[in-house]
Amino acid sequence: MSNKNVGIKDVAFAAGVSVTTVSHVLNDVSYARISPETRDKVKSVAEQLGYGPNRLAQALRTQRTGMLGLVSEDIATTPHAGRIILGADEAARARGYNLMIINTSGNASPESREADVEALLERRVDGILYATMYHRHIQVPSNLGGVPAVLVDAVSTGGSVTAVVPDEEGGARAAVGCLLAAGHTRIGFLNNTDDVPATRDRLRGFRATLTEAGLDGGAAPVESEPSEVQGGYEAARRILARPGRPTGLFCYNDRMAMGAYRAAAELGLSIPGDLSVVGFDDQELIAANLHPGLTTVALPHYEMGAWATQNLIDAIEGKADLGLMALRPTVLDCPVVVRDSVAAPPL
Amino acid sequence: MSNKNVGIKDVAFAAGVSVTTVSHVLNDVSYARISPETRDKVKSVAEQLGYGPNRLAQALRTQRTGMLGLVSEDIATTPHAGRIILGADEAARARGYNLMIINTSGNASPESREADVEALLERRVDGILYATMYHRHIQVPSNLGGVPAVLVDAVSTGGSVTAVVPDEEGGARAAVGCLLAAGHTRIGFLNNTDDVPATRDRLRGFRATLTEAGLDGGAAPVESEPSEVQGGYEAARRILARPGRPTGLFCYNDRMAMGAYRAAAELGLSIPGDLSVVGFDDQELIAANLHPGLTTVALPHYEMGAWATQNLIDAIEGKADLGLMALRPTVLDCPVVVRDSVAAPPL
DNA sequence: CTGAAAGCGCTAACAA
DNA sequence: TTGTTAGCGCTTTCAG
Repeated sequence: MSNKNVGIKDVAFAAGVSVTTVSHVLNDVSYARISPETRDKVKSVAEQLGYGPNRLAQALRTQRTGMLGLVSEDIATTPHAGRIILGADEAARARGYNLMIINTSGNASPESREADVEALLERRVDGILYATMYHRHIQVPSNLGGVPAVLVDAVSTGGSVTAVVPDEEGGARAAVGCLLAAGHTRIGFLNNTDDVPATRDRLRGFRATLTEAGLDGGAAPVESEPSEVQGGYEAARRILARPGRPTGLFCYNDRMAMGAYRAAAELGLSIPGDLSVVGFDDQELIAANLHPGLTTVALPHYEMGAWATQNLIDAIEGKADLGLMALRPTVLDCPVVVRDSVAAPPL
Repeated sequence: MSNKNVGIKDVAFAAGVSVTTVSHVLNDVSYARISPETRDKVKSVAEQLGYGPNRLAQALRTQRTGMLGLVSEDIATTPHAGRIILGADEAARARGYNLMIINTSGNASPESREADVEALLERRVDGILYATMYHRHIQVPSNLGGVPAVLVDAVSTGGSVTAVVPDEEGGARAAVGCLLAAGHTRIGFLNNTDDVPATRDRLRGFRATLTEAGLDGGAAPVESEPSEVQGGYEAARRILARPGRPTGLFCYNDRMAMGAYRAAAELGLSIPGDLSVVGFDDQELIAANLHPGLTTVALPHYEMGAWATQNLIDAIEGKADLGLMALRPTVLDCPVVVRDSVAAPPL
């Protein structure tokens, strides 16, 4: 247990050596030539006294805090933020860094965002992670350039900051591929109405995959609604009322899929017997708990947090050049999580 | 935008005054007598140069970092942690503090927990918040005593650390009260099987409320299963098969309630027409998205995070005595969130 | 009304 | 092989 009151000089005194010596042995300074006896002596004395370094003083002196700032949009409202934080925290601690977290609202003013970054800068964090709640384009705070920074789940409108985002199109391709593999040929898409990258990219992936499979992707049925349960329900009702009703449904997210489940139940369609459904997001609370379990596409939040952190630290330590990486966002895989909502189409 | 390269002495030089003067005006030191002109001069020069204080240096000198450590169990797995963090973050920033977050696993070893606290101590946080993922008793790390600390959603086995927890029994009372108010007299409880405070306290609240309403609380039907959807389903099947089938169900949590919904559907029982259901936890993803919306009891995670932070800061600033508060845990209200799953019992 | 100087705990030249 | 010392950027006592 580190005793806040004992410093390096107390150890030095107790061990009968100078502070330099103590500093050298405790930090394993390579060029220091110190006898093994002195080393042991110092170490044991430090241990006995319960010495713990004062990281503030170290940081002041070395100009390195070993702290990363994480500004995260809407930590509480989605479980996604938690996974980003977890990925970042684990990657950070693996390299000896810690995380300072600042929460910001998704609709905070530019000034307030700058103030958040400013707070981090005043504490001299070595780098900053800037995470958004869902994949989107953002105008980064102007003072973000003060230290190395990487965006998580967002790309900057200027395109000048290193960023890591999910492979939306790839995820959609995987989802549709799943349905195709099960033998479906009449596949519909329940899309979101928001103008965000996911909406466009998943649609593109949907159509392209069908076309590549020899189906008419351009003509495949798509219904759009707000990406909530209710929207999913309504879009599903519409799409299932079409002539040549789809036997497979790809949903923009798990909530819409949940709405599709209800629509199917009302229409007397069993899942997956009469209708196969694939979601997106892998919100476990929903996907794992629906009946039957929802096959869905996972967003790589943990991985994005970890990737961003590793590369941020590499940049801080001079092992990587963020400038180069900023050229285009890094895109991470969205793997399919197979549960029980996909089967062969009815005969 | 704060420029990392300009310090107090640059401001002093540019303004033609001493560093003392700069420090005094920038910190509004009460006893400093400085002419308004000098004040303005200093402020404008500081502004122009983009001066921002180096909080590390300040902290080293004042022995106050303005940082709070938050060690949180399983940040990612539940949305609950997010709400605690949010409550803590908002309370902290309102008082000029920031949060350092360390994630720990629910089943981490005592040593690893101590190491987490140690990391915070080395960074000289002014106080520590220790949050668990669900309400329980814990053995606090032995080095937690190094600074003021408060437990969130947990109480220490020794009972010596200030703690804030949800009012489990009160929440159960409110839930049952809700059912009683709708006219139900045959009310059942789907309980958890884990040996945790919530299991016992909710059961006690359940029975007591019935008894106080003139019903036989001791004989009221209770079925226990693991607190997941599947457990809820099974417990519901059993309880609904009993003679004198309950018309109202109080469920240990929202996931079990979700299982009860499925059981009801299978039995052809409509909610809330034939069966009223009340959950616990208010996991929005579930409660708000079930059909009909689930009336449930909210856990005060945000409030616990905020309460803990406010009192921690009070203690740090000498405005409160945590020792006194440690005598018994502070208990926060669990309010009912009314949705659409409760109605009068069938005739 | 303002300034000089000590010192928070540590690291790293440099000296011995 | 080890010690002396300057200084990281700031606050604060004490002296003008």
